[in-house]
Amino acid sequence: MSRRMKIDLSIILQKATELVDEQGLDQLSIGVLAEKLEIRPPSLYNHLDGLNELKQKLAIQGVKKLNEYMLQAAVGRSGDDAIRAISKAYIQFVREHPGLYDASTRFPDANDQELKQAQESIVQLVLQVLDGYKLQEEIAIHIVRGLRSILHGFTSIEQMGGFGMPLDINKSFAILINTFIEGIHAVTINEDKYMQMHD
Amino acid sequence: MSRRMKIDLSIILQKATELVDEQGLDQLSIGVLAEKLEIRPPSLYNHLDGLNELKQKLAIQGVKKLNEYMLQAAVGRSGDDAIRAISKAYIQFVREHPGLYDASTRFPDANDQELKQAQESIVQLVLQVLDGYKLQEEIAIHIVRGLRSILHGFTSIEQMGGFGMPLDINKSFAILINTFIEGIHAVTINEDKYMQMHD
DNA sequence: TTGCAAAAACTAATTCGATTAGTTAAAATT
DNA sequence: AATTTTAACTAATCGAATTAGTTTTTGCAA
Repeated sequence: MSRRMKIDLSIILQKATELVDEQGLDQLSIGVLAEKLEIRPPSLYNHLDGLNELKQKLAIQGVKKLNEYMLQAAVGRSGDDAIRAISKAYIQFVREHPGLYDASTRFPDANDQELKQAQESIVQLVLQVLDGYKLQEEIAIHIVRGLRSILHGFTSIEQMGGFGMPLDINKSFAILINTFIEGIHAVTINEDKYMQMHD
Repeated sequence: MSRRMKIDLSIILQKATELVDEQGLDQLSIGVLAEKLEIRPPSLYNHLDGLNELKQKLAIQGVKKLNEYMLQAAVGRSGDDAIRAISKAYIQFVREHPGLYDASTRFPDANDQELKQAQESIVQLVLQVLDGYKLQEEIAIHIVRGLRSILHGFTSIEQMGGFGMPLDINKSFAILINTFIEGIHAVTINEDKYMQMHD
């Protein structure tokens, strides 16, 4: 950072993103971020309200970027193919931006409208992808929840180093997605059974 | 806490568990825990090395307790029935002990032997449950990873309040587990296809 | 029972990070 | 050129974790 290069919110977010992706979300502090930007910690308060606001903005950025990845992957595809593509995009995003992804799942304020809207966009995207299966609306939403659980669960466990055994992780992922797709087919074939399902 | 009741590590962990389950893992601090125990913060250092060690011990307790829940659920069952049972036990544990579960996924030291062993126990339990399907060892491990992803993903998203739409969450869970079970059946029928699967 | 060693509490002090207050320098606008 | 705004700074405060050093309590053995 040369001294004349003026700092604004987007630069701050960019540096913060680098920081969390390289060092982990828990290493993000006003102090280290200020150091990266070559300013004193209090100077950051001219741009944002504090650490919590920064984390909130990171979360929003993360969700939006994840949405972009998935959207890119989905264009021009449909059906099983589209599901595989958005799933791959999801895991790719988390691998490239582990800290940002983490931020997007651990935010200070869950009621933030901008955040909620960004999250909703992803749900809508997946619903669109599922449109081709001609499922009942309710069933489609259950399926979205299922896919989201799979994607979040798998990537989170991978990030925390939770898959201990020495066995190809990408293969595990491919199998998981494909078994889930089989599951969707089973649902389309026997939708009523699933409509009546309960614990 | 009456004053004569001596504090030991198990009491500390018990109180810490109550605290995180009620207030969330991030609210756990030496200060509030000491207050709950009616001692001064530094006194806790007579029993443990600091906040990180406490969190590590909570993580271990959490994994062990989760294992117990799943084990209880699994006894006397097999096949699809057993998978449904351990899945239900998993989500039940997370709902009853959200903070402890959180602790068991965000620990200071991933290399801790006791922690690793406790985690491994759960993997072994699920592998045992899958034994009845007569899958190849490798495939079985991929399936374990898949189920773990589903369970961790679903419960995490539920805990973070991530399922926005007003639609029965238990039904979503039941459908998810059952579609996954359908997937396992598909794998047993066509194991070779899945063995060769890749991204 | 008394006396002492160990355990477990305490107070006081340090450190570190976030934040606030108040000030100054730089830059952009009139 | 004067003024207003922006964005930096220093100094100070606050809160939480931790360390050092001391005292109290407790359990056990002479």
